[in-house]
Amino acid sequence: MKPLTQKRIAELANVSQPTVSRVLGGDTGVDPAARDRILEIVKENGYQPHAQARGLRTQKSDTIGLAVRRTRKDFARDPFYAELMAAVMDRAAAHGYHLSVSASRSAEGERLFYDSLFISNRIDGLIILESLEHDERIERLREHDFPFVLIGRYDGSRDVFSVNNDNVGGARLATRHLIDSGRKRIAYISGPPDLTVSQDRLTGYRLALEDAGLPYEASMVAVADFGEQGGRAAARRILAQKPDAIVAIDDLIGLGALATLKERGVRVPDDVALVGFNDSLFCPHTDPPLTSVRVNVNEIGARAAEVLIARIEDSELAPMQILVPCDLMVRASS
Amino acid sequence: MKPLTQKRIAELANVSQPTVSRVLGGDTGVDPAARDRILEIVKENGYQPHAQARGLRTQKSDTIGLAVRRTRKDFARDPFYAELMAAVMDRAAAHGYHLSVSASRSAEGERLFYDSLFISNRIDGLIILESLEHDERIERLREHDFPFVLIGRYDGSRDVFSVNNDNVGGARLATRHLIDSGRKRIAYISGPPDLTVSQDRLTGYRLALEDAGLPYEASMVAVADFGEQGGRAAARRILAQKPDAIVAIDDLIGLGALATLKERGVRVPDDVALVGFNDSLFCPHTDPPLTSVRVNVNEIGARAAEVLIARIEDSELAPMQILVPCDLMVRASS
DNA sequence: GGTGGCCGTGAATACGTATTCGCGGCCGTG
DNA sequence: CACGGCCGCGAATACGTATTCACGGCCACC
Repeated sequence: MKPLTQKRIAELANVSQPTVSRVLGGDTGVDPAARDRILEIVKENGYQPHAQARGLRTQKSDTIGLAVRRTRKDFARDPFYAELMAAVMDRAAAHGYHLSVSASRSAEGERLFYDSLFISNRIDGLIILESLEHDERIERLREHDFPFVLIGRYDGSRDVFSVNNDNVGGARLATRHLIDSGRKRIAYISGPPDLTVSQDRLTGYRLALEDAGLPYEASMVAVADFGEQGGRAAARRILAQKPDAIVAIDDLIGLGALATLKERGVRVPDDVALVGFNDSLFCPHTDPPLTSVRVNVNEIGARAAEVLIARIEDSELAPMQILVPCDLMVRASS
Repeated sequence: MKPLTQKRIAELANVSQPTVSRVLGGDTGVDPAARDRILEIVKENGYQPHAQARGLRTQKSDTIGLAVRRTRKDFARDPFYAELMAAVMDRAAAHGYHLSVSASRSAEGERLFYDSLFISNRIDGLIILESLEHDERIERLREHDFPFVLIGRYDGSRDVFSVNNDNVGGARLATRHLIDSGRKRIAYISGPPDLTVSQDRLTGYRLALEDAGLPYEASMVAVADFGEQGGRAAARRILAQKPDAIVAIDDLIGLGALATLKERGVRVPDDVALVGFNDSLFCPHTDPPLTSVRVNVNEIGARAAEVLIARIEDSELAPMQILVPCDLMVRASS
């Protein structure tokens, strides 16, 4: 059983192949009788255009790519990727695009991702997760004027499409929430200061203090290594400043802080309120449940897909940098 | 900057386009001098074949599809999908295939999945997750002799490729483990009896008893609704039989049983040992940590990809039904 | 030295679609 | 009635690759 082609339909309907193409393309200016015959045949036999033939002609693939620069193991472990992918898939489908994914950190995988997708017309555009800071491949994408969107890259260059979590706003939101509930001495546990995430969230903390007319004191900021142990150590140091609230840059760090507070007999939230960041899975199950800033992964993915497709369909579209606001998940710890 | 084509290379190397194609295709029988010139140009300018043009000619896409019949929300929530996808991606990449994914439960999405992927030569084969019992679309795939593999479908038809978790073996493994550690009165909490999963796991339980020469008693089996509440209720009933161990068909049900045991002052594992199924994320964090049967998601995905590709590349390959064995994650509850 | 065979190569073609071009017929107008 | 313009449609072509076919040249063998 060979697939039904326009040529075959044309024979059946006693017209030429271009006429079939015109009817299927919604072109006007075709004899209604012929049009009906064609549509009838199509309906009867279920014609599907040959995607590759069409793509060859139109130089499109109606497919977007999602490239994750991660081990496939990381990919499987972190729910972030699944949620993001689901969102991208959703918006892509809504616009009639397919989704092709590729995760790899190996050199070979990278080559495959780049060569095989980019030039070969397999995809019309690409969403790139967690690219490196100075990435030669991205430079080449730009040189070739190939549509792409970066997610999770913080260098803030203005001539590239990007979608990012609003870390400044998130930390600001958390801090304001504490201020609004009457806290006065709000401490902050930061992460490694060379990371843009750390800097942005710290900025958000400062801005929230400014908003409320509260003083920013460097002594109220502790720097922690990532992980629970880092949180414990930082909390021990910051407790000397007698805070009545703590914002942690990350839930795991917050978890460590929580443990230390409990050890010291500090009541949460009565004596010290605590807020984390990322709304990790364990947050509802800590004791007390940890208030946390939720990254809007779904919207990040959706926006990335939307803007990528917009760029594909309008090559003149100017690059935009999109920030997606966070939500605050208020729980018992604050 | 127009893309480099074989035609262009041919001009640069003073040969004809077919010769370029021969060199790139690894064909022997080309003048070494010409071959070298061509390879030099390719190396210099980075030629990439136009995937659609090649596909049009070869009737291949070097892409496999993964179709999940789930809401995209479910998709994002359940780590199963991400892990499976990672495995499929890995094996696909190893064989030079790309991966195109599509998740949807809506009618429109289904149509897209089917029409747009299947006939249109966008993919060479398809992995289908959790198809319906009698699925017209799958019938059509079969009629058209289109390569596909089912995951998570238990009707056991012998003329279709399928990869499944070995539920019989998993339950047998869990039960044998309890027997080996000296338990004599082993109870079983089952799920809805119309599900094949329930039937298979119950079979595994019975087989393990037989293996050990222990009697199977219907009174030692309780049927539970899924979920923690179901587990609690079933555990209350089964405790009347004075078991010294319980196999639960599912971790959530096991979690419910655990709660009930603790309420009743039954010590776990001293008085009653407990084993769950699925190795859910929370298993290491229950009190005591719950021993559980781990479904080998990674291998299920890998096997599915491998067998699909084998089928794509050998249309004569006879359908196979693959069962992937489970692992037992022994923790303190047993 | 003539003929048969082999080897390297270019010309031609096919894959299925979308689009350009031009032709023939019809209608309307002067 | 003649002519110009428009409309519907088929012929031709392009997209880039892989493959078939046939041809010319060379060598070997009789």
